[in-house]
Formats: sequence, C-alpha cells, structure tokens
Amino acid sequence: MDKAEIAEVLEEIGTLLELTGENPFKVRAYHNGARALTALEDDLGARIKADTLGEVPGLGEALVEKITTLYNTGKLPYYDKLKASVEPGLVEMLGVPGLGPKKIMALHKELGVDSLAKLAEACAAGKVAGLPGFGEKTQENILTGIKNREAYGRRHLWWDAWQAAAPIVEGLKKIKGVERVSHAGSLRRGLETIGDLDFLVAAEDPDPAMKWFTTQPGVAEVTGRGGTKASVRLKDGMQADLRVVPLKQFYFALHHFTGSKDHNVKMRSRALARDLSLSEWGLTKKDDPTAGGPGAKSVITARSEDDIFEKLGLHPIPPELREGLDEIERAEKGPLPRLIEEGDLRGAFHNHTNASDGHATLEEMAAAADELGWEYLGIADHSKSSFQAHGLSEERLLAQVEKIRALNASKKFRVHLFAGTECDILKDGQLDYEDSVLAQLDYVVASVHNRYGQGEDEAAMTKRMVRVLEHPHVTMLGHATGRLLLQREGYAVNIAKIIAAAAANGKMIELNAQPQRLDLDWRYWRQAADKGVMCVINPDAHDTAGLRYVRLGVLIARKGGLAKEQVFNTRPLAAVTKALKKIAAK
DNA sequence: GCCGTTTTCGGCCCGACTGTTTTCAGTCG
Repeated sequence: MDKAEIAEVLEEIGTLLELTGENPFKVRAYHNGARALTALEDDLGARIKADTLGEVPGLGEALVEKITTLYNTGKLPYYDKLKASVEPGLVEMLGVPGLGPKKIMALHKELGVDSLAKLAEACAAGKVAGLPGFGEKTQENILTGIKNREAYGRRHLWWDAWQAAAPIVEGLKKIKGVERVSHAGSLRRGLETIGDLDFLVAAEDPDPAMKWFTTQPGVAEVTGRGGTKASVRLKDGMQADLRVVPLKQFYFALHHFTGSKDHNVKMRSRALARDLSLSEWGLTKKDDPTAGGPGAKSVITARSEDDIFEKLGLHPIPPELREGLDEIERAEKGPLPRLIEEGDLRGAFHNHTNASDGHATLEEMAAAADELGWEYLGIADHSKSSFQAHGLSEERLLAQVEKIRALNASKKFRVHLFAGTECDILKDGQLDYEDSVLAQLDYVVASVHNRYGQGEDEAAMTKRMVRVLEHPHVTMLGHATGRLLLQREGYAVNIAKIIAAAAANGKMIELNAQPQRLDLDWRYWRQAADKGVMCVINPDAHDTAGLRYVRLGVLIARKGGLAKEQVFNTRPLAAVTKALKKIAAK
C-alpha cells in the first residue's frame, strides 16, 4: 500500500473509532497521523527501512506499527475487525448536520437505525423525538438535514464560491460604521473546493451589517441570527455565515475564522506553552478570567494577523499555508519564502481559440491579453486526435503559426504571441504530430485526453507520461492527473515519478488554473519545486474571460508554497523567449 | 494514541450555539 492509501485507512479508523465512542483524543491522534503521513515528503519505504518513521511528529509507536504493517502487507487486522464492528450506514449519518457520534449511537442502540433511509423513516414515524436527549426540534432538523444533504450538501468550486462571495464583501464594505471586512474560512485559504462562506466585519454597532447580510437579494433563507452572528442559505444553495466583532478583536477573529481548524489547534497549544490563551477574542494570560469574552484583556493589540504570529514567536504565515501541516514549525525556524503574487504574472501558455474548441478568435484573445497588461500570450489549440474538440490538422496548425507570426510582425497588439499546441499524448507515449511539425512551434504543452483503458493501470499511465517528458520537443506537461473536481478523480499516476522525470529532462509542469482542474494539485508543488521543476500557471482559457482564471492559479500556487522565481510565466518576455528556444534546441 | 524547558502520567484548543434541559451535553467550526 502506498502513502496515500495508508493515510486513508488511518483517516477511516479515526472516523470508525469516533462512532464507537472512543476517547476523542485517540480519534484525533488517528486523523493527525493521517495528515502527518500525507504531508511526509520522504519516501515511506525508506523511512520504514531506516526505522525513522517514529521521528515524524504525530506518529508514535502504535501508529508506526500499523503503518508498517499496511505498507508491507496491504492489510491490517485491527482495521478489518473495527470496520466489521460498525454498520456502514452509521458513517453516512455523520454527514447529517447536528448528528455526531453520541446521537448516532443512541439512535442505533434504541431504534436499531443503521442507514439514512431508516433514520428518515424513524423521524417520520415520530420515534426519534421520544428518545432522551432528543426532542421534536431535533427530529425535524434531522429530517431537513437529510433532505438538504442531497440538494445543498455539496461542496463548491473555489471560483463559484468567490463569485458568490465577492459581491457580499463589497456590499458589507458600503455599510455605514463598518471598519473592516474580510472573507475567511477555506475561501480565504484558497482550498480548491469550499463548504460554506465565512465573512467577518469589524463594527461597533453590529446591527446594520447583520441586517444587510440577512436581507440582501441573494438570500433564500435565514437559518440563524443572534446578536453578532448570522447564517443564511443563498439562492444557489451555498451556506454563508457572518460574524461582527469590535475593531480591537478583528484580527484575532480573522485568524480564528480563517482556520484551518488544525492550524488553530496548533496555534493554541503553542500559546498555552507560553502561559497564554488564544481565542477569537484575543491573546490573554492563561488564567485570565476575562478570557473568552468581550472583556478579554489581550496581552497585545493586534493591528494585523502578523502581530499574533509575532507574539507567539513565529514569522508571518499567509492564510493559504494555514492547513496545520508543517507551517508553524517552518515559521518558527525562519521567515517563510515570499509567495508569488497576482501582479507577478506576465503571460500564460495554455489557451485555446475558436480554431479548436475555444469561443474567441485569435485576435480577441490577443486583445484580452492586452487588456490584462500581459507581455505574452501562448496559443495552444488541441491537436488532431482530439477530434471532438476540433483538433487542428498539421495544415491548420501551420496556418495558425503563420497567422501568429504575421500578427506579431504587424504590431497590432502590444502582447507578443507564442505559437504552440496542446498536443495529445497518445497511447504509447508518442505525440500527436510529427517532430518536423513540432519543430516549427515555439513550445508544446503535452496532455493526456484519452485513457485508452489505462484508467486503472497506474504503471502504464506513468510510463506513458514519463516517456513524453523525455521527448525533446515537449516544453511542459498539461493537467497532470486529468481530474475534474467534484466530478471525476484523476487517472492513477505516480506523481513522484512524473516530477522526477520532469526534473531529469528539464521540463515544466503546468498548474492548470481552470476552476475544475487546479491540476497539478497544490499538495505536490513543494516537492516539485524542491526538485527544481519549474511551474507554469496556465488558465486553459477557452474564451477571453477564461484568461482571468490565472488569479486562482496564483492562489493555488501560493497554497503550494511557490515563490515568484519558481513560476515560469513571471519572467519577462526576453527571458521566456530565450528559455523556450533553449528547451526546443535540446 | 501522542507527548514532555514544570510532566513517562495526565493532560490533550476554545468558544458559540442548539435543544434539551433546570445546569448541561452534544455538535460545530
């Protein structure tokens, strides 16, 4: 079993233990262990061989033993036994809001409920309300919870969440008396998918912001409203929460509501070790009775989140890195690298026109790039095998190249156009055009669009992609796993081997910024950058508006810990031109 | 189950909210 599969098992053990009513700290130890394993960059096999797995924080004697067993045999009797002892339907019930392990076990014991269907039945029959600790209201909430789970329980793409959130941030800013506004939560951390939207406002009088938030046009239903906190369901099904705090509390609250939960847990442990207590109200002395309330006597005035980090002996940690991985340990040792910023980008390479499956002409795309202030724009339409996307024949491709050269010569646009292709990677790792054709292009994005029945075979797919990375004309690898978020898993492929092959052959890997792709995943970019692989943020634009996806690409690159220098398309035109020529000449 | 510049045992982040209670357990983020 590999690292990811083992982490999944640990994760599941944690969930199962939760349902059996185990000590919550033991439960957390398994979830922590799963995360520690996922974040581990070294080769797991080597660690096990060298007997150094126990040095990883979060992995103790018991977990090391279980991980080792899973690695060597692919099985774990403890896990099998545990799994057999818990009804599978109970795990599903954890997804119903308001239901946790205690309530689920009570329902199971008293009413024999072991699936969502039986739970709904029991509620409809009024049996749930009679249980101790339950009541009419709980029963009703469970029923709506089950119903809403289907319709609104889904996660949302970051881009869609941002489209919904941006007008709310703007609206809140205009309210009289509002001193600060920010989005928070996973949206601010740049997670690829978002559960619900979190907003934070600083104002002395919470009422105007609360009123606007609960009555704005996008609201379908107000699901909760207290003095300083309101929850609404938006018309598109997204859940949104607003919290209003006094200004002096704002940055503590912003840090708190940005999370992640795991990051917060670590930060608070760190505060405790310094005889301090951290909460959304402030940073107080550990035994201060004012802690945890509006009168909290904070030991510092926070004028930014950085002040909080500083007081706890840390260099600033950008929101994108706050996943509770190793960011706190790193920020203790020294300043984190300055992450890439939106303004650093000077162009992009993977873009389509209406010659293949795009919706805009070459000129329209060039004009849009001009408007964005880009120095260069790469055109990479589909190759001939992608006939469903009107892939270009050799003749059409070469005609497009000529047109691009002519447009550049005409100086009609400020932006320099590069002529490329998004070339299909064929079954055996061959490319879709002859070398003589590829040689006439400025660059080649190589992408898999057809699995040829290799969906299950990781080794074959990896070999196919490694082979293409050895091809002299290939510049960069397109969407490395082919995943479509919330829709389909990527193909099974050994990313470590892909990264190694890219490094060995001086090839780049694309960070495809299309909201549904965000591929290669942010979790691999530090590993890639450490091996010297250059990242290219590409919007995979199919129309002029699509060019703006690079904004999300930058956010994901930040989340992956990338600095400006590690992203190819932050370089100026002259440097890019030179580098492309060098790769082509190899 | 993990972990240790007070500890190898006894802690383990913190507060809000809800619905059930009459002082609090469970859930959530």
